[in-house]
Amino acid sequence: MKRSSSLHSPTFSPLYRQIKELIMGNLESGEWGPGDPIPSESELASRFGVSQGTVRKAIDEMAAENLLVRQQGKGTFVATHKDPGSAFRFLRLVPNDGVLRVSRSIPLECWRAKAGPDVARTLALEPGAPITIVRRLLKLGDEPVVFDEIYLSSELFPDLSLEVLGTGESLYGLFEARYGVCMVRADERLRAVSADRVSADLLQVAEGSPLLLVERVTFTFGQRPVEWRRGFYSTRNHHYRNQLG
Amino acid sequence: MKRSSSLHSPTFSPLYRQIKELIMGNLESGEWGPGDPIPSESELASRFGVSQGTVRKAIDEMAAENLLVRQQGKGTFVATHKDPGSAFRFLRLVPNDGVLRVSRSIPLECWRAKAGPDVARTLALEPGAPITIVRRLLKLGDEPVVFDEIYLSSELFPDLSLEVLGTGESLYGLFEARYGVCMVRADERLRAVSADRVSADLLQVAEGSPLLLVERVTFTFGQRPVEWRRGFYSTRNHHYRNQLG
DNA sequence: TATCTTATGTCTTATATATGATATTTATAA
DNA sequence: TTATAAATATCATATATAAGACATAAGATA
Repeated sequence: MKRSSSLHSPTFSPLYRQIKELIMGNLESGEWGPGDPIPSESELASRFGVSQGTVRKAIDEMAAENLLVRQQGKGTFVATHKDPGSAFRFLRLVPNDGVLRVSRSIPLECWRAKAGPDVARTLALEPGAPITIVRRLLKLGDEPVVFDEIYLSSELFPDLSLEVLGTGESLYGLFEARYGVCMVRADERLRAVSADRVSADLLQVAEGSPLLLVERVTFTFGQRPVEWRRGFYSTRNHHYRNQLG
Repeated sequence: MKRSSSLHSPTFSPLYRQIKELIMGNLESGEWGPGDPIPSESELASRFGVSQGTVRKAIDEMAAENLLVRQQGKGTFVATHKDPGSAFRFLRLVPNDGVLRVSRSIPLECWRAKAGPDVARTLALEPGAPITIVRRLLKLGDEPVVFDEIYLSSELFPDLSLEVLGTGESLYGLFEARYGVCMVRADERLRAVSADRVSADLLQVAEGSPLLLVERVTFTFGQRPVEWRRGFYSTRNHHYRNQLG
């Protein structure tokens, strides 16, 4: 293993980061799928021709980014949305009273369309490319709290349909299991808006009442955008929780 | 340096974390103030009787939490809100068009009161303890975008007044410089609400139009809550940005 | 059979050492 | 005096080594 550029070069990246990229490559290619254990640190060290400590530092960073999960005495595993612990990693909505409730995803509609200019741009597709649009309702306990409209490339999620979506399972768990697309990072933009007729009915609030609009672009490995989502959150009995460090 | 409990004990914490706590102690006590350099890694190592690598790991964690800032070749410094880079670390509101604008804090009111049960609870004060309440408007460019109501312990911020607040400077920069209270972490709860008369007027929106309500509890070292804040955000031309990892 | 012990492989923590990069200070030379 | 060069202190990166902790599987014992 040699560094790919001079130490003085602006494109210099330290050895552990190059190792990280190699490991990332194996995740992207699907060689190590979600939930799988990756080889041991020393195994990777000898495979890449670096010391175990260097591999460790690479894995440390990836674990901090929730791409890998360390388990002492067992090994290091590729993060998965099927894991109950990280199943709702991206849902920041919590009930005001703090009481946990069962969550249920209720698919409402699912149809095909052609990407308009805005969808094409955010998903890095050609304008006019085939996309699939999903509408679904998320319930926490008995209360409907989120109405989502989700835009996906039909090429990545070929046979997506209401039947496939079923009822209940975590969406990202499904995407991962069925299409091998692992959601890794997301950018969200939050606004306060007035409920239109459709959202108001679904969320059982008065038309015109304030809702939290959450626009999310979700990325898989390599900063590749694969999902665009507009969610209307009812914040009557819930709130969006955020920690600033 | 010895570990404070057996390796098997549930309260076990590794050596580097104990060192971290010691360093934290020096920050809490104000021995090393914001902006100051802390002693070098090897200096700390010999002072605490551990190896330099252990100190490094402690500092690494604190740098990741934005408590310390490393600067290669210079030293490691206590993070400060005066630093232009991290001046608005806690403000997640960005304009939709992405164009940066100058921000200005405009204090409106500042008065004393006694802590009600809710304020007392969130700020860990005795009910009835003296508190100071500040109302201020935040402008980005010429547009008013945030109307804040801020609750502080009068004991911690003794002579806070409209004059002291002045105009323009970052609030947390002021708190740090004048009162030695360094804001380190914050928990936020977001909701969509309807603008009341006061907020609507100040933010130049129609009464009843949707606003983003951001409730924030801000902590200083040692998880100690020192500020409670309710902010009404206008999301007409701005949005609250969040990254999910 | 059921339970306990041991072995093994893994991650975790800790230490020591060395080289490189960067910013500052000091010494030297023009 | 000024400009350059060398020394120094710092963090950054990489390697090697070791002992501890944890989980599992295999074997030994009651």
